[in-house]
Amino acid sequence: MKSKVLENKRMKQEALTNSAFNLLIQKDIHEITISDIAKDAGVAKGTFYLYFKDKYHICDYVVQKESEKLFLKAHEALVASDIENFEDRMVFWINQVIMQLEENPVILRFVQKNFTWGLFRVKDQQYEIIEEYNITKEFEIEARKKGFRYDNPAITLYTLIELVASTCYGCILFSQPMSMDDYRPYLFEAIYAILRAAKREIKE
Amino acid sequence: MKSKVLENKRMKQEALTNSAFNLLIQKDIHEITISDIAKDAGVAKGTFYLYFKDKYHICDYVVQKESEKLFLKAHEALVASDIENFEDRMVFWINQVIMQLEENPVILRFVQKNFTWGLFRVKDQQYEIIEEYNITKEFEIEARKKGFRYDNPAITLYTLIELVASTCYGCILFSQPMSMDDYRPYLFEAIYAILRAAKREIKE
Amino acid sequence: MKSKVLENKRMKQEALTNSAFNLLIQKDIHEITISDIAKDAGVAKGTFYLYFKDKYHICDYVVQKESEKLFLKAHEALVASDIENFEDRMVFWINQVIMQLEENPVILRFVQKNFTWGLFRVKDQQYEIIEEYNITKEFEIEARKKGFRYDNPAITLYTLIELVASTCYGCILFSQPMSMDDYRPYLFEAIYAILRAAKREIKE
Amino acid sequence: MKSKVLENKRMKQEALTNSAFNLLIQKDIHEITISDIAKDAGVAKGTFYLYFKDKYHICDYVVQKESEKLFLKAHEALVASDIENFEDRMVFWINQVIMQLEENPVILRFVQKNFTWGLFRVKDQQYEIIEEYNITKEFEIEARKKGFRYDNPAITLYTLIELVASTCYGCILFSQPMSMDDYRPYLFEAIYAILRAAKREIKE
DNA sequence: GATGAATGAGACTTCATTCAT
DNA sequence: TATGAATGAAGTCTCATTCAT
Repeated sequence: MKSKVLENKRMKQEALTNSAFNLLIQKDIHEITISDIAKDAGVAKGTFYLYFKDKYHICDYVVQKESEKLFLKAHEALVASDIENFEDRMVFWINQVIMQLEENPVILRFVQKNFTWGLFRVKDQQYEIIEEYNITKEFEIEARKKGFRYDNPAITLYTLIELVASTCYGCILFSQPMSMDDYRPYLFEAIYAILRAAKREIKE
Repeated sequence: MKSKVLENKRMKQEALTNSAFNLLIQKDIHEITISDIAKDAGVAKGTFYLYFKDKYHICDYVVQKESEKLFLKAHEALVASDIENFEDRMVFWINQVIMQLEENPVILRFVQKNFTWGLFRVKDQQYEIIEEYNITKEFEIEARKKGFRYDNPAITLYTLIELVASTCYGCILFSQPMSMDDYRPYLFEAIYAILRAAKREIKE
Repeated sequence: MKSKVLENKRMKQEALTNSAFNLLIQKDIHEITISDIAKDAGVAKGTFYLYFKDKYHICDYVVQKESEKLFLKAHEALVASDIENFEDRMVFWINQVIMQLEENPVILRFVQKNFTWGLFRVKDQQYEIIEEYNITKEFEIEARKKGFRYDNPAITLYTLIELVASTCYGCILFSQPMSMDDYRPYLFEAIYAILRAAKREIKE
Repeated sequence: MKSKVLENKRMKQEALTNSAFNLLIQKDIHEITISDIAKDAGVAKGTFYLYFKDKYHICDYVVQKESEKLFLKAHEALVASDIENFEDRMVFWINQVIMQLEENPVILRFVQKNFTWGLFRVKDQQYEIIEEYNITKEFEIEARKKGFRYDNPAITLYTLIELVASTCYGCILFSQPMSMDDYRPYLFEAIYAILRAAKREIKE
């Protein structure tokens, strides 16, 4: 039957992806060989090429998947929460992200600059926010209720994510220039400030 | 005479450093070989090893030097300016950094996460701001004059730099998710917001 | 079928081994490169590393194999002979070894100090004579028949082999300080003397 | 004055020789670089070439010198001793050599096959015993006194030296196949046997 | 589809030797 | 004479990629 073959293929691919993830957690992509990945996945070297063009291909794939997973979890936590105030919701959401990074700091090691990739999606050569866990919708809704609007919420979100990812990298991974716990209050203060600054009164 | 030899040595080292810089501008360190650097510098491969342990060594050196140069230039521009308001001064300074990065976007390629290294210096296993072009002093002075103080200016500076470096990376290098010109107003708005949020009234 | 692949692998390994042997015959291991061996074997450089860790590995392998071959041949000749007297048997056996070395003096070049390795085998960090062509058994049997015993025959054998190998090296390879033919009578005289001295009467 | 310059040259050469010796004690010649030798001797690399053609040149020189020293010492000890019996004298002398090798086993590491070079000297493409510490003279004298003669004493000496050097190499350096202390009685027994076998009655 | 042996380009590195000072 | 910076040939070894089975 066909489905058995397809299932087998899917499993091979997943095994390769998992192996790539595990290895990326331990070392830089340039220290990882295709041999390593294949061996860890329990398949032959040649098999790798049936699924991925090269190691950069599989790594991009892994990064994308892991970031998405992370943002999805944060989104779910937000949905489950009953925080009312929008700015608090946003900070709660960001904190979910930070907490996941703290728990699993290894993601930071290879997500690096590409962190926002998990939140945005390339379409027509332009980034576009992934709808499923789009927090920017809340900007609009929240704003409207209170007689405000947010000026370009996607950009504000981008600003926040870059700030968080960038500072987490040093604070969580290396405690440099300070630990995440030490830095968190300052980070949150900055986030609140950015959010407030993006608010515009609706002129009528 | 000895000086001729020494002069020659200095020139070789400089040639190597320049070549490394030029190559790092064009491609990732992992695509650069020591052969490339040596050839570009017009010296024999073996000569490279008289000056640097390996390519990571020379790259660290280059990154450190270039970042310092960049911050120094920004500092000099600030000194030469006659902007009065502190927040405007800070934004002017940051803009100087951004402009240099725009002019020479290649720095971003290899400075990456280590950008702040040019501004901070490791001492006793702790980062410490380099005095020569320390803008945080201004926080204190400005604040005092106006009956304010800034809560931990070094941390605020860190926040700002990370935000700038992180967003510039995508906007300048890849125009992703938008061009620097498009993003700049939003960035500055965020910067002003962060600065203002860090202000504290002095209680008497 | 698998066997074709395996057969091919065996052939590659043999080709490498033969090439290493042929080259070791001509020059010192330090003048031989892995490139040389691979080229001579008609395989790619990388293939070498599929079979051997480095050139010392393949050389050890060759030395071990060649010494074993040599002693095996000597043993077979002894078995085929009908010499009665034990001391004559021993000398016959040694002469077989010498004759092989004369025919193929190149073995001496790289067997050097490690000649006895072909006769002894490391077990539990101790040398132990290889059973298949163990001539020391004859010491015991011969002795018993005549009312004698040999004091520690393995050590006597060791003494003899070292003497033979050591002197053959100069006499055969360089005719220094004299040719093997000139030296042989003296060598045999010494061998007989050593054998006789190791004899002990069994006290009753 | 000239002598000062000459003295200086001699010192440089000696420094180089000593360094080569010290290094050869620690590692194989192929692991030693001319840089190592020059640095250890406290001279510039280029200076090395003013005194020796290459590292093999200096090593041959060192080996020759050290072996000669060793045999000279053994000879002096023999002269100072009052042992009467010739065979005992010979064994005493050999033991002197062994003892020196035990004390300074490193000599064995690089003397290897070339040990007898210290005892013999090439002349007209033939080895010839070095007169100064020629123990073979004693063969003749001793023999004559007792109504014997030794059949070609130089060859017997050669046999003995090769046997000793060869077995010491394994026993002293690696305690393989046994320690020198364990082996010594067997070695001496063999030596006595060889000596006795070389004795010939003078027929009249 | 899956395999893994084979490839060989090319990276890194060392070091004997030269030569300007 | 003495130096040591510079050289570059030559060696070791890795690894992405191919391809016969």
